[in-house]
Amino acid sequence: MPLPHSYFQKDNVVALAKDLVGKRIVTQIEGKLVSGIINETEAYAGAIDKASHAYNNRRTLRTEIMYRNGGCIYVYLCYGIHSLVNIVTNQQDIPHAILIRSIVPEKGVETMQQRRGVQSLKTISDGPGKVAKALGISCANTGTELAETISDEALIWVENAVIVPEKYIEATPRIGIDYAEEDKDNLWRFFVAPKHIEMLFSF
DNA sequence: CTTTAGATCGTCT
DNA sequence: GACGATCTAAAGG
Repeated sequence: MPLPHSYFQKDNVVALAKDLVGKRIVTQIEGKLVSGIINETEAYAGAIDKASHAYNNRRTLRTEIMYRNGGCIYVYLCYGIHSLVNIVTNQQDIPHAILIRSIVPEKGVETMQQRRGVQSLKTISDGPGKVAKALGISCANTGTELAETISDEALIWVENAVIVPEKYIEATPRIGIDYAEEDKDNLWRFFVAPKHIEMLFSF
């Protein structure tokens, strides 16, 4: 069962980012079903967050998606090469988003290997650019609503999967945002340490 | 194992 | 015109 949009419309983006660790993300793109367990996320708190594209309520063509009601995805091109996938959260006009930084592959492993051009499951989706490519998500998908029911038309959705005890989720500053001044030290990156992944997600 | 350079282009100044 | 919410291959220890 997909999580409803109401799940993503809650107002604490940091708590939501932590809660997404252990959830399953599923895509049905190019006719291929692919899924993985989310094991690393980062919260981006919009107007008040210097690391966010929507800092100070900056509104451009690109960031407009983040101002939508929670439950769609924001995809953008990074370094001219990589698509990064975020889930938009909170209510309309509050541009919160959660970056999916890593997933543990489940279904559609062969499809992921073809899309990524690598075999090893350890490195196939352990980075935000890799996640997008493995799932088949590109910038063309920005603004796509998460499906709330599963059907042949459903493209992307998120489900409950693993309950991860709090003690296994670590929090650190976010990666690659040294420009964010006082916000660069916020402990808004959440992940399960590699040594616990196999035990929790039966890799 | 660690370090480093190069790729590559949409977005915003 | 500058710069990324990154990844990879290659080279050296």
